[in-house]
Amino acid sequence: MILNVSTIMALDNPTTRTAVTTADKVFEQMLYAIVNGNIKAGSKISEPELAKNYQISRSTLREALNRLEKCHLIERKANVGSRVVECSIAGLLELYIVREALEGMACRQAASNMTDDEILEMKAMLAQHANVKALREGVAYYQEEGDLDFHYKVILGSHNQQLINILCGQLYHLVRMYRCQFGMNSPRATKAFDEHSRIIEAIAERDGELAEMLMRRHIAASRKNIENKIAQQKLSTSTTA
Amino acid sequence: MILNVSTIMALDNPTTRTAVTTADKVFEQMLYAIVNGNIKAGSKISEPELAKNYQISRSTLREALNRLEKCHLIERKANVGSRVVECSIAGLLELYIVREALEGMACRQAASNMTDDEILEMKAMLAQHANVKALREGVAYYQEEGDLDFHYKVILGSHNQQLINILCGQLYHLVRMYRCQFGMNSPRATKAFDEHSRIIEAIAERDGELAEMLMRRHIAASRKNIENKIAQQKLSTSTTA
DNA sequence: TCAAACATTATTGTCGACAATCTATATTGT
DNA sequence: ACAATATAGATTGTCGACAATAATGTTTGA
Repeated sequence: MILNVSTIMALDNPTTRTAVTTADKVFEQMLYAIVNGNIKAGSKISEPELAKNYQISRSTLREALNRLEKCHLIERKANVGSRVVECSIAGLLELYIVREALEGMACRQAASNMTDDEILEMKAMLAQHANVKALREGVAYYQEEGDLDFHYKVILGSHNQQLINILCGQLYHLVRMYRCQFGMNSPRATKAFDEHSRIIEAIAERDGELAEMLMRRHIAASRKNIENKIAQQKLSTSTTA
Repeated sequence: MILNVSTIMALDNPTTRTAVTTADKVFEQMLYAIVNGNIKAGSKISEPELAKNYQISRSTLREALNRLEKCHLIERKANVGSRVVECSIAGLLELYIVREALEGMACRQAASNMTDDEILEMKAMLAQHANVKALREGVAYYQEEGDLDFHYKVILGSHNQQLINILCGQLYHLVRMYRCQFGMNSPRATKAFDEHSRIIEAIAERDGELAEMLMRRHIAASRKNIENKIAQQKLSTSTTA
């Protein structure tokens, strides 16, 4: 399996220390497998079977399952077992609502708390994205990577440990899972780039109120884009049927 | 130990099923102990010692510790051990920032998604708080309970499972811990009551935008109140010293 | 006397086995 | 034939012991 930039980035952040224990390694492997759909969404998890597959004890596997549960990637019921979470449209929209609130606030905090160096770094990153974009116009792949990179930097820039933990430590794995499951290749690539630019501008000008508003609109636009897509799909299927 | 309304409420919500397994029970006991300060903040957790105290195996204890970690009440380092989280002023303010974002959004969603029955229920609850308030003017205790009740109802009213999980399942235990540790007996009791009334009004009128704004101001006011207190304390200590 | 390397101790991570609980099939009675 | 019960199977929760890692104290050398 080839690990692209985003998957590596998602793990190589301050909230995630490098895996030292075997439970950590198994956790990461299962994380990839679930996010990429190798372990299907909604499927039941058999502890004895998986323990055999990874050649570890059930105790160690359960330790890994506990971490997956912390990321909201699996759900456990007492005396029944674990299931991989389902990826429903409703769940996706709920996730966008949470992101709009949290990342909006993170953006406001970033405008206050980011160092000048961090802001310069973000500007450099954006310029690099612009180059990549010019090279591969229309190919959304790199833009997607860039999108995740961008959001990550903003969140870290908030310097709010609670925000960082919730967003980077837990929710973003779910976000990536949804992106893979629904195969979203951002048709908003060019628009998103412009929106990113304006957000960084607001942060650079230390205008927290504006920065929050722009970030919320940025995420809300993505959500509405999805809602429209869904509405169109429903429309087309109902007319063809 | 007497369990007051808020502690019971905090556990008896849709996100927390009744404890069936022994690990669940130990988790709840430790939860109370940490929140109430019986297990001191910042203290190291000895697995063998605690296992002996609760008369359970280390495996079971570790299961309980995993749940505590999910609530951000303890922190684990590989091959080192677990520590109860420290309650710093900075951490408290960070928590308020997160709450402002999430509960604000929950309030907006509640304005859209609450049923008419739920709204009536909230109004009834508020009326009851008004009675209690009249009976015990100046005694902040019941108002505090009412405050938690109120916020809980709003969050559940959002009908957003992600929001409910994060706020009710994880963050609120931390909130309660901070309240106990810093002994906050809400000097804003009467003000808070009026703010609650206006928020419910906005929800009843299905005005999500206003509801979010009011909730954010409500929480931000609490935060600033604390910031002022801290500032005064610093001032007084610096002048007396 | 101090610093560094070593040895010892204690704690955490991992393992395999047993007990308690749930699920599914088969049986029995109406 | 259908429903309810009972039984068999599998799965999860819990336990105690061992291995690996970190922290402590001791010894040795300069």
